[in-house]
Amino acid sequence: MCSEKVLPSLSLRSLPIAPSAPENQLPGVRRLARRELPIDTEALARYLVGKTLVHQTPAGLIGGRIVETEAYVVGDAACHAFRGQTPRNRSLFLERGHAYVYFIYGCWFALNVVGGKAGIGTGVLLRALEPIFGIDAMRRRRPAASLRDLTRGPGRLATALGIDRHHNGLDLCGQGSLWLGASIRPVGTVGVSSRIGLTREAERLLRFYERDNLYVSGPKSLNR
DNA sequence: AGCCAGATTTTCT
DNA sequence: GAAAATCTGGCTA
Repeated sequence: MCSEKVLPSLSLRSLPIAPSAPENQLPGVRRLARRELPIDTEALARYLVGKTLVHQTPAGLIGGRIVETEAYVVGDAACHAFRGQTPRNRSLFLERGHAYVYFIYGCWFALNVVGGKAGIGTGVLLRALEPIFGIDAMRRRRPAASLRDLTRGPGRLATALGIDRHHNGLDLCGQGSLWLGASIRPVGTVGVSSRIGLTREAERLLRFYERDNLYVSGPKSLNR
């Protein structure tokens, strides 16, 4: 079922950050600067595990710890940029730290952090969060989901945070309403596996996750 | 707990 | 016209 159709009134948009934004009430969450992001996309995917994703919405601050990512790299047939630039994937060719949001399976949005230098076309899919901020607001967007399933999977993550095509191309390292934050707690062991849901280049080990974290998606066999 | 079918629409061939 | 970086509910391989 498409949550867009079920809950059209809950499709909230971003708002600009006010000077007294609630992020000031979260001293542990510092915005990441672009220079902190590894230029290599595989390194970026590993680096982002344990970092924070935050979205300031009219319903409040929503976000959590990134616990699962996948890298889509240069020369990778599974990467949306593999066959060159098109209207759909053009934001993948921005400088690293921007958002690439795409619509998939007729139902869902998925959020990527663009990797590499401008013009290259690589990214990191954010596959799962550990919910930390705004859990009530997430539940309102996904009323049928258990806490564990609120943000476990790329489509669920985007829905729970209110991310859609309006966020495509935004700078996640700027002063906007959607941003990457530093770790709020040390990251555990980072596991590596093949990526999920692919037909092409399915064997490459480009998925990264925090081991033993309850909020990681995928079959048990991939999460050892 | 695990597997399967159906939903739904954009995008490119 | 087919495939797609998925999710949900229902059924039991």
